[in-house]
Amino acid sequence: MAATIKDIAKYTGLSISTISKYLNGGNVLEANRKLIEEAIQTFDFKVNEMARGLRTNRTMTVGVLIPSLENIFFTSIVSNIESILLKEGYSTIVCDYKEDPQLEEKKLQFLFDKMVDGIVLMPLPDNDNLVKTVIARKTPLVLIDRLIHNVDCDVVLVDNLNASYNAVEQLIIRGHRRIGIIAGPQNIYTAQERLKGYIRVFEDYGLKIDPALIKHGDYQIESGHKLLLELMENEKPPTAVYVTNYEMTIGSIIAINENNIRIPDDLSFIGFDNQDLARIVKPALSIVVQPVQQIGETAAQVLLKRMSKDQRGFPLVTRLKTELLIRDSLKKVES
Amino acid sequence: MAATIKDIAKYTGLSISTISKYLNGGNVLEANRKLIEEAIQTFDFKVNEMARGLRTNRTMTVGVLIPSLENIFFTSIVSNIESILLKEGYSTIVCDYKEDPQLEEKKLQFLFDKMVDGIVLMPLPDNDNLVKTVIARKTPLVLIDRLIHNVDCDVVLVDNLNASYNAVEQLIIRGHRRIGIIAGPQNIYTAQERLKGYIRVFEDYGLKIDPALIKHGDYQIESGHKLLLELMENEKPPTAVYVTNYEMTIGSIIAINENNIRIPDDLSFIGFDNQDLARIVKPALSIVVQPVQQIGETAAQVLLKRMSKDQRGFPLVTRLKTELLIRDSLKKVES
DNA sequence: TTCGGTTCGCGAAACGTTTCGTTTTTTGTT
DNA sequence: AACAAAAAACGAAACGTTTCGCGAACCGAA
Repeated sequence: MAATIKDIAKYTGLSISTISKYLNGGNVLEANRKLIEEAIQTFDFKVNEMARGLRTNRTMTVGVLIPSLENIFFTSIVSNIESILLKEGYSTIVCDYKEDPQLEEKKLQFLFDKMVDGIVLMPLPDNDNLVKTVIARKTPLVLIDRLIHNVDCDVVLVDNLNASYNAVEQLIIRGHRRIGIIAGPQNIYTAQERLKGYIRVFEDYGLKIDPALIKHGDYQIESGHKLLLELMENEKPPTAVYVTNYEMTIGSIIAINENNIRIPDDLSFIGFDNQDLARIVKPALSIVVQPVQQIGETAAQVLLKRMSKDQRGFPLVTRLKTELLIRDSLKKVES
Repeated sequence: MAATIKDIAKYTGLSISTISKYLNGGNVLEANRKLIEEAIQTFDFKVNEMARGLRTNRTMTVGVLIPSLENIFFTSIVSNIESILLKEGYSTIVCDYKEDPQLEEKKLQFLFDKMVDGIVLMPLPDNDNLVKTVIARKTPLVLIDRLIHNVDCDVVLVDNLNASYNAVEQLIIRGHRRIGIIAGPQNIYTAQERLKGYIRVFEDYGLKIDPALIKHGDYQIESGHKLLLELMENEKPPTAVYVTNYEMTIGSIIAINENNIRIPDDLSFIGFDNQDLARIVKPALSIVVQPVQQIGETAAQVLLKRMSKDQRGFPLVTRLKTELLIRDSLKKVES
């Protein structure tokens, strides 16, 4: 059905190997080049990637494995990775493991069985061994968003610690001392970092932290809602709150509005991740914006580099900066 | 490096073709079967899908093409499709086309170049020709969520019309007559259907529709926010509002809370898609819930059927029912 | 025991490429 | 015009499977 190299050879009167050479960027007589291109046009010839892969042991396929496909932050990154890789002719197999370590392993195995040329992984914590076995298999691997300790591996991170530091610092500068934080699950790397930033800035300013103002949620809308209310029910409620992911920011906003908490008069507020929210909510929210596009692009580029056998600079740790959008949700208080 | 059929043959003393037969479910002597399985174990043998594909013209890969990877409704469906297909050994290449018709065509072409065995597509409107060309190529295709007219094709839909009908009917039953709707873009199939349901139930009850209460948004948070406020600024504001997707529901909720509109006293409210929201918002929201899991599973199953050359019942139109969760956001009024 | 019918196993060709060593053509120099 | 060197084209083998037609082995019935 579909045209093969043979058809092109026949049409042009050249040999199969010459066509192959052309296809792979080799030199060919000008006249022949034109002829070949003409043939490719008329037959609408496409290289059969499977035949090629059989010879070369490359599939032109990369696997992307993320914790969940139901989280916009993750899928936006995937979207960007995919765009870049597609330009280079790679297809992207996207899998999620629904935050389940067993599934993470299974899906990773699946990707190996499919002989992907490279893998982008957003790993679970406590699964160092898994990552180690991947590395042992020599398949290029780029981690994103979450760091695994004691393992040499290319990784693209966000500087979550300083993201928090800067956000909370802005609150401190404005005189706030009782600052609540709605942090993420304790075993997740990004959540740990975001909390560390909060703690460090307090230390740097020589201020004391009230443990009652630190709340751990599960990164879902519902816990944002619940924890914000818990914070406000404190006998000495915070004058400012910093929420550390998108879903919990939505939850918090809903709680705030429901309870007629006035921003920024009753409470100064800094949220996370989504510019839309910042625009909509009145008064405009201040938020920490992650460089989603850059994360995806960087991960894709590092992976491409490794897949082309370029090992320079290994392991490459890219730490991207967040942006702090200051809007109208912050107020000065006397401290 | 990796073990091949040859290694298994050597180990067992059988011929390559016998091993192949076993691998493809053929009959083999009990003793040999055990021997082969033992060999496969010890070598950790995996069929080379590329070699197999070269012979059989199958890639064991399906393409899923959706408008955007940044929409939870879409990606949840993808997640479910992927789970089912993976069980059957298929990998899923997920692409999005960022709501851009040009890109839709390009990515579809890309999937063809990758010789996927099947495609799940959530198409743009006004692109009937694209779908027709896909069908002409004989690659199994399942459409989801959006119908294309004048084209015979398997499709998995949600009964959006009756979803709206039932939702709005509940409002009418409770005495509401001025019911606002925040509908989607006019050229999107699901949006049209959801609006039709609204219109039909008014007709069936012999009520008149006030065009000022019909607002068209773009399915984004921001337009939900804006349009809800527009509705309420009407000189005769609605007593109830029905919002037709997730993002706009969030936007509306934020607007409602910001403006201290009391639900259900000032306004009865029915939203769309997300159970989380229903739980969080006080009072609990009534919402239309789409059967996301079923959509994905059904699409995957129909596609599997077609990929195994089973053409029974073509074209299969599956129309799934939504669920209407009635909670505390509805109030009776005298009409 | 023999024979027909099944079941199982085998060998070889084929799928569409790439690659490598060799041959042919082109180019440049004298 | 002749020759060497460089460039281009060629032919064949190989990648790891499936498939198909045959032959071998086995079974039960007569």
